[in-house]
Amino acid sequence: MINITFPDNSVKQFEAGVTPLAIAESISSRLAQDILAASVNGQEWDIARPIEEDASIRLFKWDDPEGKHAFWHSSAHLLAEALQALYPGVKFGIGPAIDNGFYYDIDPNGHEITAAEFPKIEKKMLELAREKNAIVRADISKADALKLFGDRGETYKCELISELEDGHITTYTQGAFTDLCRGPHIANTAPIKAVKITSLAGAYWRGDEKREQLVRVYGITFPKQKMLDEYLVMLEEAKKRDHRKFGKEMELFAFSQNVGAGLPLWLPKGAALRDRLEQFLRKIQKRYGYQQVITPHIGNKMLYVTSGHYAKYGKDSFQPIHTPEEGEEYLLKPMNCPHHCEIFKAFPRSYRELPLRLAEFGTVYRYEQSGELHGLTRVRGFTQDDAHIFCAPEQIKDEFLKVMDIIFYIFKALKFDNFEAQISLRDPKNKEKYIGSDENWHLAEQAIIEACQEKGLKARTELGEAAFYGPKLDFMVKDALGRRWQLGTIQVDYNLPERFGLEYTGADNQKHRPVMIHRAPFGSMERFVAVLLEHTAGRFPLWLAPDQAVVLPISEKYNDYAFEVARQLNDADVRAIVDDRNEKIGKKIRDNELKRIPYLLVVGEKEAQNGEVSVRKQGEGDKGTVKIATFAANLTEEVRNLTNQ
RNA sequence: GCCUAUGUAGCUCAGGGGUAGAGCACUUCCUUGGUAAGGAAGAGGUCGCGGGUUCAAAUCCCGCCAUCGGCUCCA
Repeated sequence: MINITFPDNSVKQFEAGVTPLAIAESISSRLAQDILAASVNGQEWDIARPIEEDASIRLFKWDDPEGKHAFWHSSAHLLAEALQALYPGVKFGIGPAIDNGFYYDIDPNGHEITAAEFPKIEKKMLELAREKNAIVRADISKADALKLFGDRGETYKCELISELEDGHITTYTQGAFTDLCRGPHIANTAPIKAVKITSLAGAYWRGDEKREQLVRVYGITFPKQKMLDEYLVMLEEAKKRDHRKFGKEMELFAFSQNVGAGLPLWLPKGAALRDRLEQFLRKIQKRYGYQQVITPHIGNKMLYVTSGHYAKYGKDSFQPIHTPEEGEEYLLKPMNCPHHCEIFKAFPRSYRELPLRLAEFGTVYRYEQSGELHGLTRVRGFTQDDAHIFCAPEQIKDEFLKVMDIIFYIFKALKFDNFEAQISLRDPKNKEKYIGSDENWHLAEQAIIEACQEKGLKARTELGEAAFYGPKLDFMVKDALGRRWQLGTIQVDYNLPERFGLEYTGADNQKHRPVMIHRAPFGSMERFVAVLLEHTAGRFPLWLAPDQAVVLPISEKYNDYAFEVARQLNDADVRAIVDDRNEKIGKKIRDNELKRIPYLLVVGEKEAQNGEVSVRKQGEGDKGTVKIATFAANLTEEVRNLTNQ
């Protein structure tokens, strides 16, 4: 007999060799039906795999991420089984579960697989699932594995096996399909009731662009058809929240082939929106002791040779601008830091000036690969809400904490309440990718980790995600659909002060090297606006909305009054427009509700006589009638409450 | 940069070797209205760009550009 410990610390005895499935059955047959995966002593475990010794156990159902993961991982195997049946000779790469489903990378080996084939593949998968084949785990020696997959011409699998340690290789088989796999899997294919192949994409073998490109088949499965239907509806909703759609509809930004790919054009309403965001940030930064600076859009090539950026990115960037002067070259600035370093160097600096915080809404240009461009979130010309803090090493943590305060303030004002933080450290196994000394890297990494601890910020730590010049702390915001976007960033840099030979005179009358902190709470104006649009589904908070109110005259007879209302509101700093189209009031309300204008002000005979407006709040309906000045005052108050919390 | 797909009116999209289509938006007229679509008429396109095949190309072929979804990258 062995002792099995449950998550509530209760202990039950079972025969050695008992499976998680049998344990679930001993609790209830319903639970046995629902469980998809298990963990045994913290290790992922198939529900049909025997447990031989005392263990603590957890059972996972669909609602647990581990349960979905096993379900989708098994679905990937089912997809492979279907592909093998439909397209004999295809070779398999890897096929993992992902956040929303699974994929399998395949070498089609001459077969043409297109989106038109999806229904055929789905049908085959369901057909195979209905065979209810058990998914069987087997331990296999390295030699046997190489032979098994070698005989089938599975060159990619053989490559994977050759890198594995003998004695730790397992396969999983269902029906006619055997895959090299660590598991865990669901017990059999029966629970897979609804299947959707979602897309095809090219993907490099092992993520290496120098190697073969395989076809990646994406799919998702569910235990119930209804869940798939709901998922597809959710996808449609996601499309409706696309910031590119809002950009057009709300006349915020546009792109032109004639200007160039990835070079956004900010339209009047978009530019005004951006300006409001800048003013908002300027105001907080002033409070935190920042000073605004302005630097040119280009800089001498030598500036970037000094910073090290030219050596690392020069080849793949916009190429230097030449002048009539022989050998003179300028670069479009890819970042603002070198310019700010030169501002630091413009005077001899004293420790009394530190921390020196230089802020700039700095427009930079980076030649992003053509395939990477995406709406406003990935562009080739963008404006960072940049600042560089020059400080003494002992001031780092304190400055770091202050920047975090600014970021939290912004997120709160914009109701980004479920953000995540990520500490990006360098990959200790790949040090040549980074510039700077070991000692400096260690100091900088410690400063970030300690600052997060002090703020009680739960941050995920990722090795190998650091910038080449220093570690960083990034903030990701999830939109309503759970997609993750990186916005704010704080980065410690010991490297540029070194390269630029920055120094200040300390209290000891000796020269000292300052430390630099790069930070951008929005990240960039472009990406921030994009994420804000998707986060709010185009319904900006009142203080940001391009038009805060629209006046709707009941008929053309009241157009004059409507324009008078708008004039008075604009005089009171309320952004108001008039819809004077010759349409019925119902039509005007519908159209302006769809334009997401926060307040609709209906005016007719009654209002015109009394100097009033009938207020209708977007999405909430009629709010009654008030004097024009009262409406303006209420709105101003509402804005104040939103931005000064 | 690589793989897949797409590009037709301001927007959403249909069509397809022989005179360019719809709905919404827009303009004008009728209507002058009270909280989510009143009616009629009109205007609007070198079918992404450049080559080729053809008596004839928006349609077929080739190249380029842009864009969707991925991969890789992301100072």
